[in-house]
Amino acid sequence: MLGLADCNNFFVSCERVFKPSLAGRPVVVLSNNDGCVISRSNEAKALGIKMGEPVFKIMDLVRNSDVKVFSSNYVLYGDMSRRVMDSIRNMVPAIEVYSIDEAFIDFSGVSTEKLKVMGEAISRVTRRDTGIPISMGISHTKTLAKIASRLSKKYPRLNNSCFLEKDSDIRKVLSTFPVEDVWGIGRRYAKMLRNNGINTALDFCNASPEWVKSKMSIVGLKTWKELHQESCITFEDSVDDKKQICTSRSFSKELSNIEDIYQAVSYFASNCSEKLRKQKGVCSQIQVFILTNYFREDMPQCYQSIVVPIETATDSTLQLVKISCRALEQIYNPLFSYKKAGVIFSQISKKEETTGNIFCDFEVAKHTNLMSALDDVNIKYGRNTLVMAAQGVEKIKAFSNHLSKRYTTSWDDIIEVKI
DNA sequence: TCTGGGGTCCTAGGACCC
DNA sequence: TCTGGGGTCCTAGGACCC
Repeated sequence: MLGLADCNNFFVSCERVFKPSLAGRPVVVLSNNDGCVISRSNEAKALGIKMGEPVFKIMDLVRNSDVKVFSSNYVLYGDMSRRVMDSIRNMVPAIEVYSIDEAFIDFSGVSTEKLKVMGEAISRVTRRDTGIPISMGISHTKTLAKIASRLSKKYPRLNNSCFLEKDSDIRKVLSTFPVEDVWGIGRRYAKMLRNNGINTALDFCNASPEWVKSKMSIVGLKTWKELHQESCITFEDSVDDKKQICTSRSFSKELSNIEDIYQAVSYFASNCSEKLRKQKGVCSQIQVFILTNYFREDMPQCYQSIVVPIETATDSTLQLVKISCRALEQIYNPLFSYKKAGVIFSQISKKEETTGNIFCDFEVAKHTNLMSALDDVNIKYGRNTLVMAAQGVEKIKAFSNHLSKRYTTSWDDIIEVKI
């Protein structure tokens, strides 16, 4: 059997841990630049606030209903996530961290009787240890475990854990479960399915596998099999290295001066390089893209992107920033104002498995030493303590007007401990 | 005024190979 | 009338996830 532990309203729950007075009140967390709502408490959901809704559209509601608003604080959420995962890991045979707020659990070898108790225990202990409420779902496959965890969120009498095992129970649950809520069925397929008279997960199960494959490819067929209790999405207890690494941001205002965009692109490339070195990789292809604000109908629009191969695969920030900036020059057009840009590294391989290039025009060892010094400093003294000059001193600041403290990782605390 | 960011997998079609 | 056949690799686009 497989389990899914899913944190309830995760970002909001993290904020509440450090401000218990927010319990029972409507709370939302916003995306970068304080743009959209990306996490909502149950009270905020009850007010009709939608996922992804731009905050300026609900300002009246926020004021009238006294909704508490937070900017996103990823340092805090990342650290809380690690604590939640550690807590779960202590209680079970193996976990697969699937996202910042979800983990699959491998329960092979655990008896049915024990499972029922364990689900509730995991939820209770994690809450006690971290303050974060989680919903457990346990069933035969990942897709069914997802559905089970949904149910435990919906029905309080389940005590935060739903164990879905018997055929008859599964059929009953699927018969009322909306097809668009099934893991793996997104908006497009849901629409197609509904147009074909398939409204519930059970309707989908009753469709023929040939039809499902012809309409939704092998991916859709896997979902179909998973609902039929045939496990197709395997449990992975180790994290694969990333095949591409991306950093992109919207700017808080439109930028038309290339100097400003250089700084942003340098920062993106530098950030990607750091992630690349963390997985001990080198990359040999960079993509840079810039785009205008597509909400501004009064302005000319463009999306420009360029892919640049790199002769000698590298992990050096110096090199990668330089190449990214040269790429930017090729797509930048002074006639446009840009709202967003990004850098994507791809063709990633393991550094130790990569052969050198005798025509290489820079000294690899020197760069490697420099980069490890750079990483050491930034690990020890905090991210972005040491940066490339190209990133600029004046960072292009994002709006972040409702930011909570870095309760669990703050620099001041670390200094105090050190002293 | 204001609209997120970072990934994965699959398929179809074109280039190229022998 | 009639135009080889079987592969691989790459890319763009489309779907999905959180």
